[in-house]
Amino acid sequence: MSVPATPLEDLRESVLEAASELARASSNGEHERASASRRAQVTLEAPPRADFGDYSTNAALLLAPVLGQPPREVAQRLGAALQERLGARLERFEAAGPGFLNLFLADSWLAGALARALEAGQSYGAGEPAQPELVLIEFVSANPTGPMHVGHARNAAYGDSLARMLSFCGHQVKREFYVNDAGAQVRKLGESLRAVAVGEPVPEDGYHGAYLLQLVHLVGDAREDPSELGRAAVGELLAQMHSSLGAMNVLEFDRFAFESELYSGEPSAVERALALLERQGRTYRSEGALWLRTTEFGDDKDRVLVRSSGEHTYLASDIAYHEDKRERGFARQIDVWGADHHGYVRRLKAAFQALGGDPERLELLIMQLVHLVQAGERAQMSKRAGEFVTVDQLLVEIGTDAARWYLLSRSHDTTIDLDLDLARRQSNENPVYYVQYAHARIASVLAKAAAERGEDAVAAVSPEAREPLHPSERTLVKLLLAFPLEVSGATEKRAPHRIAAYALELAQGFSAFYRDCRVVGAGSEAVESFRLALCTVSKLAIARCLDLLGVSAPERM
RNA sequence: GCCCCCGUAGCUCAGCUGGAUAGAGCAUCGGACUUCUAAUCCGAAUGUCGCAGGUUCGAGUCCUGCCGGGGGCGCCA
Repeated sequence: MSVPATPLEDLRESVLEAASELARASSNGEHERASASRRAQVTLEAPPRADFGDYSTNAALLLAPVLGQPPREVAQRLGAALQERLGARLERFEAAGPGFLNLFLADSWLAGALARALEAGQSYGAGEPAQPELVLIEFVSANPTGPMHVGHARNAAYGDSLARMLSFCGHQVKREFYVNDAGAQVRKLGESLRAVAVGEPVPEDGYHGAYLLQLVHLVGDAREDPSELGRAAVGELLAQMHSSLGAMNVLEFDRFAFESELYSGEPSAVERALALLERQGRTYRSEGALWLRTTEFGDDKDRVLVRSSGEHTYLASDIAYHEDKRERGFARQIDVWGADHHGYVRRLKAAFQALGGDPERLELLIMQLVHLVQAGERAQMSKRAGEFVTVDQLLVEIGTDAARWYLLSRSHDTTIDLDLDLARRQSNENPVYYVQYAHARIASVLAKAAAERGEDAVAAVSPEAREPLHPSERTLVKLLLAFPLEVSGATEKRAPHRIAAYALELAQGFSAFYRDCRVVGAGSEAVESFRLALCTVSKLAIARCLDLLGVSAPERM
């Protein structure tokens, strides 16, 4: 059992102890078995209304059937047991609703909790998971056959944020960008480029975007060999992507993993993976092709690994790549894919399992698409057709911070409609600026305090218990106490958008506090100290949220 | 035909493992700058949670069916 690291975890622990005390008192032993899962279900959360107290717990609702007593009565007794443990730190409690236990905490408890958050400093909210994992997150992986469009931007922002979150939560995270440079598409790209260069019509199944012209110019049109031309173009496109990703504030990838490398060496990674599958009897030959029995692992049909032409399929490469990651010791693999790849989830999972992988350790996260809306009409972005908004365009239009916020403030499994005109018009109203503004405002207050009493004095301040706290102070303290759980919860759910939602809430909480409570020159030393501490922790938490989202946290605006 | 995602306020979307009177931003309307940043704040208005059943103390949340939108189902990548 890990040591409770935050005030809220402490409080929840007290509730659990009080609950087991009650359970033990009436237990004949059989309750203990169920207690572990029951404990996990016990919540301690901010109730929907202020008059329901600071926190409320469902513990009594869960305990009632065990004790065979009415929930409200159990809540009452649980409250009494808790009161005994917490003493004056718990001002009062109430049994309410169907059997919730509402807790009204004393200001002294809040002050103590704030002090602990302040003490944690930069590591406030950082995780120390029971089992830190070596995680590989693969994202973007845009085909190097054209510039990155807004769909890739969404993938990039999401993957990057998730990596930051996992890392902050204590995992060891590596980032990779998988480059499909081995297939026929590179040749196709080369053929398209050659056609453009010599003024011939581009092949039907080739690439048609206007970017081809620029690309021809960059990689030269002298080369006759389409494959060579294609490879040169891939290099150039990757360089462009690298720069776009940097502009999106995506942290450096640890590695660009090239599909072609999976085919180099004797034996190659692909050959080794296929041999392993064959040895295990997972494959068979039919109609001149080599098939994988993915149906044995829940797929609707078996899949081809090697075509009758002798060429390997994309799946074969992918299997080798994921096996390679496993061999490199990654306990968890996360892939961020576009919605157009969801049909591959089952087959890759099946293949992963066939090779002895634990499917639980392979997370294939599907991003829903970004639709382009023009004049009220939806248009799907297509690289082949050359219709898309590029990352670079988006950044020019609304800027990195607004773009990242826009893409990350929605759940990854909802489709985003992007209306550039609207986005441009709304970028000034983007809530990201509200959050950044709160941060800048705090910086300004702290700077003022530092000017008056010195930076060291501001840094050394500690929130002493005082009464009464202003309601806005109480609200803000509680928001800040929720921070560690918000971060770990969002990370576990792979949901950066929750960080965005929380950051906005926090900024609102701070703004209300700022409105109601004078900080510098608050009157008494105790009050000013407390409020400075509140500012420091607020600034830190907001900055952390923004950082996790890959958004800047300006000191002034 | 099968599979996946979505359907919540005028618009864009949150709503966690089922919990109390369903929320936020934007837009709209009315107010507030002598004060640590007005990129701010205060107030008002806004709902058949797509529809119909079911599960239970309790359903926006879970199950079934239907309707609507999007995506995917290849020896393409």
